Amino acid sequence: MAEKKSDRTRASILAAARERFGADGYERATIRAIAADASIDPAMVMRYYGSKEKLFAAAAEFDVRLPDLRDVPREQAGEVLVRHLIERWEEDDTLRVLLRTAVTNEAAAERMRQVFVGQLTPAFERAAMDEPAVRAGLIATQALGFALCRYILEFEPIVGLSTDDAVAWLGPTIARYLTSPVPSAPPTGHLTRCERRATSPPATAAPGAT
Amino acid sequence: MAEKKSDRTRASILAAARERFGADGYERATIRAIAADASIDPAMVMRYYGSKEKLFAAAAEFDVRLPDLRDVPREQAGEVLVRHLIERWEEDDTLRVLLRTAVTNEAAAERMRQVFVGQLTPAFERAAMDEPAVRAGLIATQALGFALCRYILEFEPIVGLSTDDAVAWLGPTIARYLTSPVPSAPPTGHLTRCERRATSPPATAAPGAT
DNA sequence: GGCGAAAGTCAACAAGTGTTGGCATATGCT
DNA sequence: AGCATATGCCAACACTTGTTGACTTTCGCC
Repeated sequence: MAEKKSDRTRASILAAARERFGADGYERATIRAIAADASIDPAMVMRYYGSKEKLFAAAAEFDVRLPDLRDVPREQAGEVLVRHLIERWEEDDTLRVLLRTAVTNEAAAERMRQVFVGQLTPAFERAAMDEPAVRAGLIATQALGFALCRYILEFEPIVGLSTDDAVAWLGPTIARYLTSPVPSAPPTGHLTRCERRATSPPATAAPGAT
Repeated sequence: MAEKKSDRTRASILAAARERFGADGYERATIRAIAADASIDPAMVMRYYGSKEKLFAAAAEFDVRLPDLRDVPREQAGEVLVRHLIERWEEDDTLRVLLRTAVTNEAAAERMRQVFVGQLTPAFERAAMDEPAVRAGLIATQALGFALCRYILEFEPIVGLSTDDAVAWLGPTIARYLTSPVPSAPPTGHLTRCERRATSPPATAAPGAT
């Protein structure tokens, strides 16, 4: 066996850690509780991961694995992106760990920034969009807000949505953040930003209506 | 004078508590730190508020004070609502306290639900909308996601937006959640939404399944 | 003034935290 | 076999947490 015995407990510690961090957040997830979940002594956790912080760092390793948006036609890009994000969220609880912890833990917040701004922005740059950072940020607001309400705060109307419903509702929003021209207020600001909105970037149509 | 001396310290405790809870979250905000900020003894906090939980409950008292949407024409409702929410957020740090704590504290989460689902939904019912709860939930996702990225996670592109920029970007989103007819069909198929995740997204290869 | 209550201080408790070192056991190698 | 090493458990440490009770000061009022 190339598999050592320690690798199994190492992995079970990590699994228990993910669950606890995801359920309780960083501070309330204690080493002792994690160890108990893994049916092991707390000292083992230290032996394998050195400290609580390092254990957390290992448990919060994550990659969004974005699809290449150049491959899909522009009108579908929003929907494809939303579906990818939601499904990614559903399949990997690491994101929930990150979301729960990022609110009080600076390291987790930094990783969140790396993922949602640092990985999205260059993807939009490659697709030759203007203001890629702002668009990435806006999409992050909608995606993270959805996840927050669905998985963490558990707002009933949002928890009750099927994946397809969610995609149908959020798709046009993401699409607009992706493709809409920048609304009136200029970044340099030498124009009055009291300029009210020109109100409508291209009207958002019902999903699938193209 | 009807004003007792104790009221002042009582208030200063509350102010310090709000700041600490908002900056550190529930667990990391210690009674001792709060007391130090208010320049008093930790025992005073207990004397005045009984326990940490009760102090938190007092610090997280909040009301969104929604505008009556029946007063504004439908096309402007989204923008009015967004502007109100953002400004409300900017002026009162209680919301930040709630957001930071709701992620790990069940009592705070419950209050969040009361505010964002419990107060928004009836407002939409009064305005005679269909699916008021879902619309309220969706609006909460965008509003909370924006606040999360702007005030807690501090995504640079979002922090950099002016209030007017933010309203211009988010306005149409909220407006659509407010007024758009309920979307029904998944993108390229015409399946009912009772279909769970059995449906696979069209062109992009779906992993697993079968 | 004096007196009672309010306001504030101090030290301590009991419980829980991350973390450490010592000691037992199993495991693999020759 | 025997030995070295990996693996695991136990008890304890130093520290922080919320919370409590006894003690001292300050204040308002007769």
